[in-house]
Amino acid sequence: MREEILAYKRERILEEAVKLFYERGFTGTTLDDIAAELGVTKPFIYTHFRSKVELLAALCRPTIELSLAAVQGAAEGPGSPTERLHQAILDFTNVILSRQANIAIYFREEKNLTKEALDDINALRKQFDRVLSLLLQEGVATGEFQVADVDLTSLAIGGMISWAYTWHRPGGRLGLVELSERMAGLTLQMVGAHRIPDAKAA
Amino acid sequence: MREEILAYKRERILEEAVKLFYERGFTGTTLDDIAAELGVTKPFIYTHFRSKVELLAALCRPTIELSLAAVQGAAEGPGSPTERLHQAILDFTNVILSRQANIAIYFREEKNLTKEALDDINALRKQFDRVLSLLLQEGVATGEFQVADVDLTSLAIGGMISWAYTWHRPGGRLGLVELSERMAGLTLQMVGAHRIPDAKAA
DNA sequence: TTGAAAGACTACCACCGGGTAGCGTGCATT
DNA sequence: AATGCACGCTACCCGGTGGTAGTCTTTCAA
Repeated sequence: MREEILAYKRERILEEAVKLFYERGFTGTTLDDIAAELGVTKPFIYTHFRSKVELLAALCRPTIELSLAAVQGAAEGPGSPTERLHQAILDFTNVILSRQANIAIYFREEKNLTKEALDDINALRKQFDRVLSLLLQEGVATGEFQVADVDLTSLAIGGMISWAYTWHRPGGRLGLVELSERMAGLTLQMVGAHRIPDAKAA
Repeated sequence: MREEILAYKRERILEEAVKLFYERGFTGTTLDDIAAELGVTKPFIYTHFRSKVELLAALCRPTIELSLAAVQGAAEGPGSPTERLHQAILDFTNVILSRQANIAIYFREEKNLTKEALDDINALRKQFDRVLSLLLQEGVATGEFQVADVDLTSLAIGGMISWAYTWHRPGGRLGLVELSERMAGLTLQMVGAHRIPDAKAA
């Protein structure tokens, strides 16, 4: 119970930090700003985080983990490579858009992370690319996909989706589900997958 | 002649600023750092730029202009929509990769620009998307492309290519021309363009 | 040879912001 | 009621950095 309250406070700090870092940038936001927004003072934050950059790492890493988990989960799931790629993009796009601020902060403020945190996250990203490449490779093997260079195509797909953090505005023309679905469609078309029956589309 | 020397000094300052901002980030780089790297002192920089953020704007804007010019030039050029899109991606990719550091700095440090500079650049980016959308629309009209949503596809393409600033390493597996060509290939496949004869490939 | 102006440097300031030491306060337990 | 402890706050420090004032040097024209 005491533990839960502690965790809740941590969460609230992160929440507000994400908001402000997103709007004003990492160096453009002071710890006093965050504290003020929370109705507390700076030392309060220091009882939960050792430093400002630790705060940054704490709001970046889990989001990258989620991205990896999305693609990995779908890749290891059931179905043909086409179906699994479809699902992977759906889930990945959802992570990117639902954690848009965290993603933006990570890519913008990468340089402010400690070397350790950066290496740590980079390992996750490497794995992300590997998983995606392997899935593409599978599809090539079954003849479902036509791609000349699976590694490059992984990067291209990853970029195309990740980039959505740049332009997506919640409440825009397309909702989260439509957007995910269309991105998946573009992806499948890019890898030369034939349109699948897809009997159970949402 | 005096003018040319002035312009050269400006150029050298920008060059070194790009290098350091790229490696250490905008706030992570001091004006003293830049001056030291040039073998001069801080006030020297101030005779050429009014402030640190003006320096930032001066190294971002021209690169975005180049990106727009690349796509616009190809879009207005001769040939079928397929050929023009092909050329547009080639040229755009070249800008992104040859100005990799500038692009990275722009996306990372956007928040540090003044509102005026930001609005200015955003107008260019809007135009970029519009030009690309129109080109796709043309291809759809001729039946060369199969895309359901030209605006979304423009964003997807723009993202896929821009993202290359993230992972491209000069001297990597693929050279600049191969990379551009493959990105163009992926793009055409994504828009459902049929492979073109392409008699005069480099 | 001299004077003046351009251009760059030395030296400095003022402020800001991350981080910390130590104090008060209220709640829970006895 | 007394006691102690968890918790958050006030107040402060100090280093770094953008930006500037005023001086020195070098060059060029008269």
